[in-house]
Amino acid sequence: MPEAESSTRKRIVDAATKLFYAEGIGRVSVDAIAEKAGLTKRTLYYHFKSKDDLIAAYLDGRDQPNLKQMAGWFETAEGGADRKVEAIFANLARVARHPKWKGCGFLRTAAELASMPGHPAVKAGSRHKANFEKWLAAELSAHSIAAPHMLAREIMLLMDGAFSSMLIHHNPDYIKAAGHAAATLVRARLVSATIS
Amino acid sequence: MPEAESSTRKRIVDAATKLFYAEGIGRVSVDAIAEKAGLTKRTLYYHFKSKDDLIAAYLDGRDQPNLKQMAGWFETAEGGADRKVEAIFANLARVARHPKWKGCGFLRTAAELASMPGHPAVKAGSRHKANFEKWLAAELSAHSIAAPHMLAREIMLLMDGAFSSMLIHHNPDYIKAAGHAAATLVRARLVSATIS
DNA sequence: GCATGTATATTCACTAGGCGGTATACATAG
DNA sequence: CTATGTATACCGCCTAGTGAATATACATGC
Repeated sequence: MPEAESSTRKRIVDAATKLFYAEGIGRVSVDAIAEKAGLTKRTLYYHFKSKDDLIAAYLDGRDQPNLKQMAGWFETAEGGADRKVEAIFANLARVARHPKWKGCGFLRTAAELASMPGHPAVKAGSRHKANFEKWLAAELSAHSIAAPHMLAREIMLLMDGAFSSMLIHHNPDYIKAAGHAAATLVRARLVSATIS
Repeated sequence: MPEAESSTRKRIVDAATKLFYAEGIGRVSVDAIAEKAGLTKRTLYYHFKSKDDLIAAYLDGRDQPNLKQMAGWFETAEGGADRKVEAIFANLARVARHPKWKGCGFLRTAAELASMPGHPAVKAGSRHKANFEKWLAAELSAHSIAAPHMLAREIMLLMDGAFSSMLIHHNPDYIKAAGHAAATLVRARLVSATIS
């Protein structure tokens, strides 16, 4: 019954997503995921060949939803590209206040798996960050901003720094500072575009 | 024998430092640390009341050495503050190529312990990052740069972003891009200082 | 229409080993 | 004789992963 995707498989990934993000991959047992999904561990191992596979599926499933959230914040914001970029950080600072917020799942997983650089979950994270950078560069380019790829990378660096600083200090001011710096960088490129 | 600090205790922390940084705190057992230190687990538990205590001791012990390394890179570099800041990133990009490099231990620990925000090791990381920010602001101030605290924070955000991006992409170009952006931000403040 | 075969999907019970932490004993030094 | 430090051996629990049986669905042969 290849009905789009086995609903059992989806239930497992959904349960894994909640637990892995909330607790970290090393602190969540396969038993706990099976229980949360309402089935036995043996069934889980019928759909995934190992825990590592499930970790990778968790991150692969977060790529598009995360990008869509960023894009939504960007598009909804009023004003020029600088205001739109700053809006992403402002929304990030808002949601990061929620007690369930635990940083960027991609970065946290890469940190946990630092001793396994070829792990499929780390690769999934690398792809996601590259997708974000690419999407942002395209948006900046559409707003007639100079050197959009370089600028997109700088903004992404500020954003990952904001994720990390928020996680270690638990203070949204760091995210706002990153947003302010990002907006300044955008305006600087706007100027040079106007000059040329 | 209170000889400065019990050499046994130091041996334990040294072993823990190597293993925690190389593998991540969740992947290292207390047994493994005891074996690496050349003693039994019971002796380890005589000196530390829990694994969590040992994790905190590991990060507390990295604060000053890490700061000294950054300061050394900054002071050794020739040129103005912009070149000195960029030199920190250039050195970071260099050491990050080494296969034993596994990112920033403070950030990785905060990522692993995201579900325990009050953990003493996370607090140790917060203190270290604050110390770095403070040191850098003082250096920038000594170089007659405007708004040194804000700038120091922006540079720290770029640095934490560089740590994270390097960990997920394994490509030092991200660290260099962060260094370039940081140097640009420094030069922008130099200009406004000259104007006023 | 009904038996049979086969692939998918699921459960219960289990293994072998690793985990953080501890009870107890023994050595050594002041 | 007491405090500090170290060792052997152990506990109860949790871990990722598995073997064997079972249930369901659906196609085929007759």
